[in-house]
Amino acid sequence: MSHTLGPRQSQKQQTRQSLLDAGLRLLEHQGLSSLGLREVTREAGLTPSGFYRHFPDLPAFGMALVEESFGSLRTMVRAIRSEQADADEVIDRSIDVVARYVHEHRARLRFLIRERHGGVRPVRDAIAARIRQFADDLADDLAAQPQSAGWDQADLRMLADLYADHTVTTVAALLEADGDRDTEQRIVATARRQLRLISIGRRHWLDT
Amino acid sequence: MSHTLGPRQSQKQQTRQSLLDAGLRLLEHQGLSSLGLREVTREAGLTPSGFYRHFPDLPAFGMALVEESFGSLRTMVRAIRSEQADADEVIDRSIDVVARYVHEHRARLRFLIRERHGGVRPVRDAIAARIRQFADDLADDLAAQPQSAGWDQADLRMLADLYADHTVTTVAALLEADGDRDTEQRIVATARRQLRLISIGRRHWLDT
DNA sequence: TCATTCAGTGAACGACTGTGCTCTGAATTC
DNA sequence: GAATTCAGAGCACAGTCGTTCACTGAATGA
Repeated sequence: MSHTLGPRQSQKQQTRQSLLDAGLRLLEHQGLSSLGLREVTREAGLTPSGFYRHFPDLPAFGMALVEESFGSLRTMVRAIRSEQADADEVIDRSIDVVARYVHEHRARLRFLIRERHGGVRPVRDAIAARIRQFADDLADDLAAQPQSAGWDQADLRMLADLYADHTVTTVAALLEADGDRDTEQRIVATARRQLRLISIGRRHWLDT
Repeated sequence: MSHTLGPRQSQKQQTRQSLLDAGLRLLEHQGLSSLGLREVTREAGLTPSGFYRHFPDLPAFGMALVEESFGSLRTMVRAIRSEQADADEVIDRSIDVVARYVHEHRARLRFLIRERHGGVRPVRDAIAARIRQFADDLADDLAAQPQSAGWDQADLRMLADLYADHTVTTVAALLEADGDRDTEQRIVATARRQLRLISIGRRHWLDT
């Protein structure tokens, strides 16, 4: 399996990537359903017909963008999952991870947040499936924690959904801040306190 | 002010409304930025050029859709605001209001949820402003409740944001259920318990 | 070395778009 | 009742779109 791609294959992959990058660049300011094939190839600097060497049509291109976008986010998801305990310090670090990724992967996150409820059904479904997977994993992580003793499975899932949705909402809010540091700081501070309140609710959930 | 519109004015308003309705109908399955002028007039059953008698261009039409959509939602917002205490029964009734509105105003809510992070900046801003207003009002309501004694203003605002975001997330999830009663019931049940957990967190917020 | 593969080009097509213009006929105004 | 207004129809325009197809020339494999 140590096959180094020849110049032809590697050039092809590079062009494919430049199409995806061009797409994400354009999608920062518009919806996927209004993205044109010619528009993408123009931005990527190749001929309209060249597009078909890489994707059968635009819907397939959209799905490829979902793959591409989630691909480079895997490390963020892992970082967040590994830190879901309820100590305040852990909350702070989780939010920091999110805030950092919003800066480093702005275009990808904007695309996912936008198309999560966007006009293209298969894309919506693919994004929903990934987020559900994230919440599933989170539920497992929570179940393994000592403070979850006595919790039934449905309630753990409920809590995992709350965490997952809160993360998504925070990402969306940070994107809407559009780089304004003050606004971002306000959002981060609010998100921290919200997570803290949720932690308190969690701690007293079984009190009756 | 008891002026009954003449047949001409009332006919005009009726046509305008049929344009808005046609737009919302089309937008259940696509994004605003891909909506065409001819497409709307075709759906509404009038000539493309007739469009200009009612709106200067498509962006203005989009903004009018935001107004239209929020207009008929005012009663929902009021119903939710008036019920934000933390008794379980009140939580149940709030969620019921939301679930009912998702059925009664599906097209309008879908439009708002979709375009909240959609590709048209002015529309996004207008929707954000309305939701912010909702959270502002909610913060005032919360401040007036006895259980908010000792809370500082920023934390009340934080809690109001959490409630508001949770409502939006729940609406979005219900829309994605696409009318499937079982899925809807699962979402409603989860949302209820999440609100309950938040209420518990609220009750113990000042414990230290 | 020579035949084959294939990523990318460039021209052409039919369909569709937003917008401007003139026209019509019913509601309005005097 | 005559003059005016104006919502909507109908047509024309220039431009863009997605897709097709024959092509070129460099990488590939025998």
